Amino acid sequence: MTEGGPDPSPAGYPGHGPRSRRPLHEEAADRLRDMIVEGELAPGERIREQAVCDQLGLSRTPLREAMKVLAAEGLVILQPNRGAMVSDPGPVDIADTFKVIGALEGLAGELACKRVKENEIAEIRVLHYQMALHHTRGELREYFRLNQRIHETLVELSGNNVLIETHRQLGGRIRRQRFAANRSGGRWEQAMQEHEQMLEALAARDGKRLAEVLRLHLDNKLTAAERVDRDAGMPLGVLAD
Amino acid sequence: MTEGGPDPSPAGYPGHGPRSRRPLHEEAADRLRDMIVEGELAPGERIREQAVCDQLGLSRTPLREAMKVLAAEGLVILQPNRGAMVSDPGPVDIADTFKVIGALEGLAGELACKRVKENEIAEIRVLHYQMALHHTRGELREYFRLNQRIHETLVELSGNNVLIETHRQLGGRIRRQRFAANRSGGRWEQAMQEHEQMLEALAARDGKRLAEVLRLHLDNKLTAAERVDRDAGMPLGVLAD
DNA sequence: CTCCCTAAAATTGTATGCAAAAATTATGAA
DNA sequence: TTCATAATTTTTGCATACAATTTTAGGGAG
Repeated sequence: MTEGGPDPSPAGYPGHGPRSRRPLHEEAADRLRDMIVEGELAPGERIREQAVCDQLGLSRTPLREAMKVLAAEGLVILQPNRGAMVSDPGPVDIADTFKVIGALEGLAGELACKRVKENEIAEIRVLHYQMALHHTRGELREYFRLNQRIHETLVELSGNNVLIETHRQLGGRIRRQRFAANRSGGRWEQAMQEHEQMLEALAARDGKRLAEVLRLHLDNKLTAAERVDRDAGMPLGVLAD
Repeated sequence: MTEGGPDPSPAGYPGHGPRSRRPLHEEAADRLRDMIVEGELAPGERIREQAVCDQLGLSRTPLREAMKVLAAEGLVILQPNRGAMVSDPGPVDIADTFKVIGALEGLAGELACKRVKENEIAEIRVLHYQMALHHTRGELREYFRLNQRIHETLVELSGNNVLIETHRQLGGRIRRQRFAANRSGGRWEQAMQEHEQMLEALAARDGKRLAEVLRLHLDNKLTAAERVDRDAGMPLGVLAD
């Protein structure tokens, strides 16, 4: 076992050469998540094991194991004897997911206010103003990235690992819609205001208020997305946070 | 492929005989869940694949796939090159889980009140009075079973599948503690009162109130368990709902 | 007795093979 | 041309084999 040797190919290596410490099924799961989120594997699409194995350069066993992981996360649906299919959540599933994420972020807001430190509030503030700067410049993609980061950081501030993990997984289910359509639904101004309110509540360590704003914020995001869907016949996925 | 023939052994069959429609990895995952919940596989215990395969009568491949499912649910922890270990949540993990379940049940309560029908309220009422009867008789095990059923039914009444699924998975993480210690922590009377309040709020379709009671109920359950833990040096798991 | 080292045994991660099921293509009849 | 059926190909689920890693057991030294 060569300890210091460079790993020539982390995700795929010929025969039985040196292996990285991380199991292949985890690598495969990560790769597949990316492929799903970035649309390389489309909603409803059948995932053909051998094709993906060829692409990723690994055998079917770790890939099948990775599929079980992704199925547990709700990103793929396993159909016995037919293989896996990229899940294609309809409006109801997406709405359900938003509702649950709203409740989780509400709880995160409460817990965060009980334990947040000044430097952590400052960190959120920096993210917030970076996001606002992108807003003034009309840079939606960067705005969006910072926006996501703020939500994630708020949940992390809860200090509740089960909450962080659950939020991460559920977030993964709707990440595809967010990524695929970086387009404003006409809600950008309202979202900015809501984020202002979030920052104020956090700075004041007003847990109840922050929870309320977060839940409302998620509800409004869903409502706006549903409206865009209805008005434009577009798939529910055009979101502005 | 014999269509009508009886399946001689659903979970295990010799060679490549007829097979049931349900994949083996799912059967294996169910069996393992039971083994973990019922203590046959103890917290912290290493799960030796071949031993379990011998016991369940199947090969390692579906078992490994089942392990990935259980790891995603948090019931086992995968350690590269060392295999899987039954997860052993400490007091912090358990508390975190209760917190999140409380938020989920709170949301379920709100959603349920928006859509519940009279016959569904009647169903909960039946469960409630059955539970109360067991309470008067001091039959903790039966009381406990009905109690769980009420919580599950309330979440189902939300009509939110993501919520139902998330609640089910998180519930599975602490089910072991509940099952392992059917013992009152001195909270039985209080729990009964809280359940009365739940039923009243549901019957009145007072979503806010029901959410409040449910969250408080989960908090009180956790607090009581923590107190028992501290007072008696017992593991956090002695719960009365 | 304890600790360390070595060898053997056990276990794990992955690749491959095989049977069954599903999907696709080809053929024949109306 | 369309439709149904048969044949062929592809894909999936699972078992098994093999290499790598970890664990266990035994012996020797202090």
